Amino acid sequence: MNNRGPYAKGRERREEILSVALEVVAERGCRNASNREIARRVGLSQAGLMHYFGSREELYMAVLQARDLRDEARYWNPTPDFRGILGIIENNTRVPGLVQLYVEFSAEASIGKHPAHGYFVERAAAVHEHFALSVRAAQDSGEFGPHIDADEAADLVMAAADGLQQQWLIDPSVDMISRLRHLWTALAADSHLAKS
Amino acid sequence: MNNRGPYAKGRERREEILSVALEVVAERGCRNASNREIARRVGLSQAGLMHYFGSREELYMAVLQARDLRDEARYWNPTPDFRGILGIIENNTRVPGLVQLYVEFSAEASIGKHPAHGYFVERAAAVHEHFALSVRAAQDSGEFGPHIDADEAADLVMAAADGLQQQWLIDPSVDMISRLRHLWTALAADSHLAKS
DNA sequence: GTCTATAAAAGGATAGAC
DNA sequence: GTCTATCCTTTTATAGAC
Repeated sequence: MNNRGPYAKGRERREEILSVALEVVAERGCRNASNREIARRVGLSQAGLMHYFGSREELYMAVLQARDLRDEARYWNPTPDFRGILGIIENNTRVPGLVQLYVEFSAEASIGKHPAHGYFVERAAAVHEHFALSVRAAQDSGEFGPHIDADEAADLVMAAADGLQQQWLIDPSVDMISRLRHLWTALAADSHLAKS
Repeated sequence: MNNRGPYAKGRERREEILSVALEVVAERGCRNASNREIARRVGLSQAGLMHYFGSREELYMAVLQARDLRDEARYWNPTPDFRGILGIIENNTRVPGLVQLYVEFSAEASIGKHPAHGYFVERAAAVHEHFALSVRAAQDSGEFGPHIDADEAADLVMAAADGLQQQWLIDPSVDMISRLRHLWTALAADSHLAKS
């Protein structure tokens, strides 16, 4: 990634927009955040904003995609594991706007015809893969036993992570990390038991 | 509950509105569902609709509150247990609009100043209590061992249930019931193990 | 209870100048 | 790239007649 070059200004502006969008979403929620307000805080007209992102949906998709890229580099490296999962969740507590956007916008986009629907379908598959790899890594290390379906466990951990973020938005005192740790150890215990 | 009386017509109308709202939300999502469209399908003007529910938020809260009342009678009876939890989730698969509304509207309402924020805070506490009672019932029956914090487990099951509904909205092939069963048995297994 | 009419605002998007 | 100007749509909500 270049920090300078012919397009450096444009890239900086783009990233400023992504970050300000998060601010506004954190304060007013995704439904009530307007492109006008985001543009205003960046010091741009609404039309100016549309130069960078052609639509409200593109803007929010770009915010989430940027997050995924950062997380991929920081937490799925060199290979997915449970520490990475915890790292992502813990980091999320520092960016409430991101969590708000993710939960609210993905819910909005679950309608089939929504412009971001495809994005969320693909993202779910990608996250699932990472989580399943994390489970398999734990099996390789012996933390998890053989009596578990990694894909099933991955869905469960994903669901819990998503649901905990929902709970945390409503009540920020929820301790997502400890809850997730608990789930992980319970799944580990279960995976050592032969099924009847 | 009376099915006739001086206000029977009004109550019927009210319930028709609640049901039509669900239809529209299922098709367009909660963000893009409009009071006008709901009113139109009921055969009412938008102003007519506002006679029953003073605002968009009140309408959606009423829908969810009606659901809670039905579920309370049907699935938490005579006392909360895991079967009830499964029953609710299984029933939800038959009303996608309700799930869409719940996920989307509760996310929108997590912002502190939202008119429905208080409702969701209280609801979360009530659901938590029901889930914790279910865990304790399982402890009494011996399905769960003593080595588990019922409140912690309740949060986890709640989170998984919410997260699974999120996943299910995006991909209806997700089997929420079997995933939830898996979580329950894993927690049960864990609860029989003494902690180090 | 229900309607018509309308307020009043806000939203997203586009055209065209600079 | 950025602005101004504007369009057009849609939304919720209210006032007042019937």
